[in-house]
Amino acid sequence: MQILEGLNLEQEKAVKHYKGPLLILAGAGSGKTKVLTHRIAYLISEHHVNPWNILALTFTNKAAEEMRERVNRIVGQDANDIWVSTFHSACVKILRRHIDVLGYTRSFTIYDADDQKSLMRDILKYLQLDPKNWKERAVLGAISSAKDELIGPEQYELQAQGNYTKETYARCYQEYEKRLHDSNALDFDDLICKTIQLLKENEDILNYYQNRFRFILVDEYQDTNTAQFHLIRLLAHAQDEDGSVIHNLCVVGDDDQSIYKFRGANIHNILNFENQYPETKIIKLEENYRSTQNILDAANAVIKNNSTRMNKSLWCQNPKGDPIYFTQFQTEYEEAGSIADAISTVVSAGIASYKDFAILYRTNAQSRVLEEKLVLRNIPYRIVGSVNFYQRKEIKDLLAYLRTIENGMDDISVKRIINIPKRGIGLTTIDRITNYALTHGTSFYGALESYEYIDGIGRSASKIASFVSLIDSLKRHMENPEYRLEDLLREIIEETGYVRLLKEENTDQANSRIENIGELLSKIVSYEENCENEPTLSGFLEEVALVADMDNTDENNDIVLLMTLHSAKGLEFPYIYLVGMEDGIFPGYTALHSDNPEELEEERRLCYVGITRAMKKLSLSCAYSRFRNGEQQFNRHSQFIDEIPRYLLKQNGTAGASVSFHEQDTAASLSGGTYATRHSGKPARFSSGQKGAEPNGYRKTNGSGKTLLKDHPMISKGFGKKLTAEPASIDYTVGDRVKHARFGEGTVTGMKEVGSDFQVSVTFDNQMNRKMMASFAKLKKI
DNA sequence: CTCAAGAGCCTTTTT
DNA sequence: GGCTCTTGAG
Repeated sequence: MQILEGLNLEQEKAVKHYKGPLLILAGAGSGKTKVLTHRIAYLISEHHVNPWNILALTFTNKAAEEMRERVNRIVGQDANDIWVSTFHSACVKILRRHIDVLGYTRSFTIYDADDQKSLMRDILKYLQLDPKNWKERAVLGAISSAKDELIGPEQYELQAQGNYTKETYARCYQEYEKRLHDSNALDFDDLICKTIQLLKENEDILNYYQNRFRFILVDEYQDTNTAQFHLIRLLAHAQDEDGSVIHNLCVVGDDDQSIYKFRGANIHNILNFENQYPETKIIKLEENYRSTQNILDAANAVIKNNSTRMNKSLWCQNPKGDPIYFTQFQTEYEEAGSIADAISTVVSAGIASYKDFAILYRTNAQSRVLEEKLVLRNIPYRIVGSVNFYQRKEIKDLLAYLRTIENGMDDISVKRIINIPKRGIGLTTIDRITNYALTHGTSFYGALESYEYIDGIGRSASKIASFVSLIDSLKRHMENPEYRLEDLLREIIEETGYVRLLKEENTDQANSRIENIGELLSKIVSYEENCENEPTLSGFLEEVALVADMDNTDENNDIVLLMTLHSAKGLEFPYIYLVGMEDGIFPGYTALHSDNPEELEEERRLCYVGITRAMKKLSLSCAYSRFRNGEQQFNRHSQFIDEIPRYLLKQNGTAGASVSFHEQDTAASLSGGTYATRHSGKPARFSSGQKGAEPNGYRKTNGSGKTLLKDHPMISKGFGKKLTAEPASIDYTVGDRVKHARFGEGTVTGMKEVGSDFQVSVTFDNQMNRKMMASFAKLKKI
């Protein structure tokens, strides 16, 4: 039978398991996704479980997509009825149906970290707490942890008694909850908590979902927090045919890869799973199909220094492979340069392609030097994470307009855009409106609507009136079923003059913002086209709120990926560079000096995750000296290096495939980016005056030699009165070579008419594929 | 009300 | 070193 083909004994056991709780301890690279997908397939075709009775939960959209795709391949059409989704989007789906019983409306807004921060800033001001002593971040952190543990404001207050700090947090928490509710908004934690509340308080709804989700599977179980654990526990409670309660719950996880404790993940969920469900069957997957024996030996050696873990040890039938490479460089520039060289050499030798490489680091800040060196050598790359597309200012601004239209009670969004672009509505006016709203028990937008009754509004009155009429007219347009989301967004851009103003700025930054706006338009168009159900504004906003940057990791692009160790979880690459292996960097300073040994253990797990990403070759590196926060630091090599047995390490040797991994770049990195062919054997001498030796202008070249196409005919005609691009002025077509200000040269592979504009697909010479709106992309035929 | 210079910040963050 | 928020002068 096909479903069981190619599975090892343990995997097969896991796939065949039918009813009752199942805990699968799956080491890195042991084929857990395979087990999950095959298990779903097996349930459907062998046990004749209805697809709609299956719920599979993941943490990322990417994992969810991958799972759905793979299940699709095995079981075909039926797979569409399975709920495969992230915790958060599953909860949103449930909440969109039932949230009115909790006193919200179905068009609720989801607040992201930025919105939470603005909201908390307002609250601290309102409670007259000195911002010097009370930081939004800290308060929000406390609230988030409380929510993760399902502690509400009242309970928090009780627990806070006697502790002034906590008592203050409690007051903030209370106000925060009130304002979220008044704004008809939920934060990310709420998505889980409110779902739990909904299920707990409404037995009929709970029963419905319990019987609907007769089989539940959870991926990355080690990362669940207490709230998520409770959610799962509530749901996994179906009635069996004989009327008895049965927990058809299958969780897959690896305690050694638990790296989100700082975010509330509760490792006890996995460690105590069998206590929670005594009838649990445990299956361990320890055979690794990803890496060489040497890489696994290194990983095992490191992780065995942790005390609290379930006993598990990876093995494989793969050859020993290369040793683990370890190099200590003088500076981080040298480190980055050598890696770039190594990648370049391996790729031009035809041994591997760019997409086979990933460079991993502990903190986002470390990416810049690497980026510089890659740009210098024309290596295509992408930084994953750091700045999410939807977190960019221009995107958030436009989304705030959309959110205002969808949910007028969303004060944070209204306040965000009330004076963007500048309308001459200043702080004092905003304060007066805020006060009016507070004293009259209305929303901020509600107060705007009755601006004539607000004292001291004076000159701003007319400006407010025109803002309100703008929003009202947009809202009215939305009532027309012919009016598409794309039209709405275009009208917002046009009416506010957002793009026009950016165009006037005509700086690099403004132009890249214009481009991002074009991308947002593309996204809204593709949402309308690809949406399974009727496309709606709230649907779009929801989709946008629940995607992370990670999800855009396109495997078709042949580029090197740069990311943090956290982002790398779940991925694999033939060649891994693990940089900054220094005490103080990795393990990080705080963990290194903490009284709590668990923090160091979490760093070690992170190291384990990093090592086990590598399939063929793993290169570790560190630098004697490194700039951090503007000052020079000297770090010893990481203690994790010492934990790898000597015989596995090849020090200062070669990295990548037979490529010299040192020195030759020093000259280049210190001579202002001119790529000197000096490859003197001189060791890079370190002097403390080196800070001065790093030419100041050096960084500036990082703009990657942008030539801005200021006078593109498209743009000069484009935005003034009409936003509509004139197709006639597009002088290129499919097959033409074009040049883009940022991405360089490429070939047009597709053109699609979208409204009065064109969506152009381009494959750039570095193999990057991009879709962009013609009126925004400023492509020039060459 | 707006702009431009100064102060303060700085792990990791699947949603 | 670079980004964001605050503060003070016009």
